[in-house]
Amino acid sequence: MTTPDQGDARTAPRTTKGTRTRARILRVAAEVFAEHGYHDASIVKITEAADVGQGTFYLYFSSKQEVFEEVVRDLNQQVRHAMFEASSAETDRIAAERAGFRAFFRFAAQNPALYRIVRQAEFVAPQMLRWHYERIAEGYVDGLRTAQARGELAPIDPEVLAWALMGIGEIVGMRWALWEDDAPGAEEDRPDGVPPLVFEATMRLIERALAPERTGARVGPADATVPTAGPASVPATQEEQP
Amino acid sequence: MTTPDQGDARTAPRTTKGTRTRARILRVAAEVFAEHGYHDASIVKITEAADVGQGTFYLYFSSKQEVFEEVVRDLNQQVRHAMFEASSAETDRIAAERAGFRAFFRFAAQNPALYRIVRQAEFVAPQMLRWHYERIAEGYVDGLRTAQARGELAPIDPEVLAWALMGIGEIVGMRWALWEDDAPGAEEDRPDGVPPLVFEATMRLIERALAPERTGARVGPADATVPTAGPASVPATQEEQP
Amino acid sequence: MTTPDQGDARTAPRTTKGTRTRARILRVAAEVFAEHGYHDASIVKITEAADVGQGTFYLYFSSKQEVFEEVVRDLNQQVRHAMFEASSAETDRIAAERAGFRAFFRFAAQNPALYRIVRQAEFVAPQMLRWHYERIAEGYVDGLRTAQARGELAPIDPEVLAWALMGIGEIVGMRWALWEDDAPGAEEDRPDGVPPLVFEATMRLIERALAPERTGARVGPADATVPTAGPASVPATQEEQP
Amino acid sequence: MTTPDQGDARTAPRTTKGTRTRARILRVAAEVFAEHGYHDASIVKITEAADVGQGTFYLYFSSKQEVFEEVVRDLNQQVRHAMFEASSAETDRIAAERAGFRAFFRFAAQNPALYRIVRQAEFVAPQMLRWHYERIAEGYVDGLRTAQARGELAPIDPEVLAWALMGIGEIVGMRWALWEDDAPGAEEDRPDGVPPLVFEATMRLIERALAPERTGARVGPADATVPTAGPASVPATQEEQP
DNA sequence: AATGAATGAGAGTTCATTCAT
DNA sequence: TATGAATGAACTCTCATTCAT
Repeated sequence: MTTPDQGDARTAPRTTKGTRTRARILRVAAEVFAEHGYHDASIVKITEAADVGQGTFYLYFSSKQEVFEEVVRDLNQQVRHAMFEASSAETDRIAAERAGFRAFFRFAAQNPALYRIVRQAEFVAPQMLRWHYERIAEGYVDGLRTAQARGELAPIDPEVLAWALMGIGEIVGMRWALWEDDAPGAEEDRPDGVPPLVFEATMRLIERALAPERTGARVGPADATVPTAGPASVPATQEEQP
Repeated sequence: MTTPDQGDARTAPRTTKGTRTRARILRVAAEVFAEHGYHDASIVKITEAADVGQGTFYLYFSSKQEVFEEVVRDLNQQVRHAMFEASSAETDRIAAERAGFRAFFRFAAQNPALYRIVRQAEFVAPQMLRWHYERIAEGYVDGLRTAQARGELAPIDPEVLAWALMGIGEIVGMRWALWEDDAPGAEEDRPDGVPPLVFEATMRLIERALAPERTGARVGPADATVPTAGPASVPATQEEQP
Repeated sequence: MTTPDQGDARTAPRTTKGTRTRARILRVAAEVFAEHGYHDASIVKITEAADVGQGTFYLYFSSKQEVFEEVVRDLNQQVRHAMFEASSAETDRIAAERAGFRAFFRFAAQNPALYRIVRQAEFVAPQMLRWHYERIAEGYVDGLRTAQARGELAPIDPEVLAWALMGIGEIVGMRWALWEDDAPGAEEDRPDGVPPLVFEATMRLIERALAPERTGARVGPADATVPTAGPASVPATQEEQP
Repeated sequence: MTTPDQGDARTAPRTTKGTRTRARILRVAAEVFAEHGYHDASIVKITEAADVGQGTFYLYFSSKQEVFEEVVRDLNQQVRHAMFEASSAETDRIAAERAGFRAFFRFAAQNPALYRIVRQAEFVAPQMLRWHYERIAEGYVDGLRTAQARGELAPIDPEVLAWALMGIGEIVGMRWALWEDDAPGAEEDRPDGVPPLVFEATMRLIERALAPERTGARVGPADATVPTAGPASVPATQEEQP
């Protein structure tokens, strides 16, 4: 699945000044959406924070919804980049998982906007919500499939595996990276984004789930492949949107 | 954690007719919130759908926000009830998990409002969002702890375990119970709420993660308990809100 | 041609108070449209003049355009009523024409809004503009046809005749009833809406045009009937909209 | 009445290129006004259609209103030119009328903008509306007066006569030249701008109205001259605006 | 208990116009 | 000569809430 249509986007800025203004509005919009939520993030709030006139907003974005979608695209790109960077440096699967999860938790801890914004897509731009998750899953599935081929991974359908792991990251991150912001242990104490014990427990759980059959046993066709309705199993074209 | 404050709730209805009216508004409100989202679910839409005057709404609820919170409470109660009913009938932990997940997926498939409404709580009533998840986790943690005491479960911190499992259910349910609505296999083909292969793959993953150490070994204090910042570890008082 | 669709009109008021409020808004809207023109007649201006809140406007009209169309319908009904009343009292055709024109000019002199509003329909509600003229023409054609059958009228296609006469009334009225408002001779001096000499000249012109052939002569097929593309030749159902 | 003030017109272009740019904007503006109406014809629409920057517009016109007025002046000049050309070639009055009406209808059929733009002047530039009609009437009155002096015309006040004839042309043209655009008979079938039967009927009506008293009789001062409040009776200075 | 009329602040969006380049 | 970035007042319309009946 590629980036959804961008609709009636205004023409791109033609001068350097224009480019900077557009970028400033986009950045500020993400902050305002994260702080107030989509509906209470008025154009006035955004333009005031960006220190431009209201009309200037419409020079670069055709609507509030459009800027929201671009913000989601942006975040998606960032989080995927962070995870990809981290995990691709590792060689064995388990190490890659640790690195990937750590990267995700850290990103979540440092960008609370991730949760606060993506969640709102449900009603604001439903297709974006789905696109966001499927985009992350895509890249994941590939890695899992490769590891399975090498026998490094339990023979569980990689599609389900990818989504399940994403679910773990999502909720654990919400609970201990997002909500725990106000917690005692400050950021410097959490090199993994979440408290060390939580990180370790999470990883142990994942390692157990992913570990290939220890006793040679467990042969056979494992399980059939899950049929998917969407384009989720398309090979990931990581980083195509720089 | 107990039910959050209910604010300036209107006086309870005194007549049978009033009770019915209130119930009708509540039921309809859930539908309207699920269909349009909180912000686009106007009081007019709700009262028209409930076939009462606008003023009548304020006879029973003090604000739009209040009725939303009550809807969330209601859904939370329902989903916990469904899962509790199903899993408490089982004796061993793994069977209980299967039953619990199945119940959750089925509930999700039949009540899309669960996702569509709870997600919105993020900005509408943030404390409700947290309360909802913690409430579900609570009951879970108890069961896990007991199972661990009996050696039925791997010695992973039950708090983390509970949230991780919740995350799996959440995302897999979203992907295959909620989104797959438009999928080929109709409801009667999915006794588990999600396609059979997905259910089996999910359960296999969970079983592997939860299975106690096979090699007798693995003694000792396992891992320390994760410190929690919230009231999440309070023993569950299931069903206190009838 | 019947009244064009009324679109998404709000539900009619259900109480006496509501009925009065709606009527007040409608009356005031006509004044404001006449004074400022459609585009400069803001909802704020209308509601302030009607002494109601802005929201109240939308209780009874679904948009500015809708209230405009209703105003046009109203004016059309009034002017047709005035002309019909006056001319139907007369027996011979020429007398009826005098009475009809006099009624029209007087109406125009006393309701400058007629011109100022109808003209704007061109871009605001094009179908209303056409409907307005066709509606007036309709009634006219019938009367002419009857008079022709009785030999009271020159055998000119009544459809063309009707529109041509309407054109005369329109422009002469604009020139001497509308624009001459600021003229020396005040209203009491113009029992015909326009200055006496103008009225007489206009009528002499019309009488000459309509008079049947004086010399018995003039035989033959007169002229063929003009083909019309619209429903303009449908018999008038005068006054169906009281 | 001479051309109304032209306000704060920008300095005339000094280069050939500038002259062309200005002309292009003017031409395009007429099209855009005709298509969208004054209020919906934004400067952006005009400048985009003319393929110039927004700022360029203000190099040649000081405001939207100003360009509108110039467009009206232009149209007025064109329509008068067309009518003058046609009728001045004829010698007797009736032939001149036929030629003038034919020219007008043809112009209207080929320049729908005539109606669509002039009508809007009512609120945009009221003095222009009056000026437009008076300008056309002027030339007319002269011709009529001359014809009357020669006994070719019924002794009806020429001022009233001129406006009445203009009204006939206006409405018949609107009905059968403008609206009938979508009609069966295509343009090549209407050498007179309107369907032949309509043209003949209209002309017969006019001939009857204008024909001088057949019985030599008709003595006396005919009718007095209508007093006019405006400058409408000023002799026409045809074509002073090249 | 029930209603619908009334409100007005505030939302998103447009656009004629200015100005630095 | 030509441009496009920038503006902000003003627009239409919505909606949670109040209140008299």
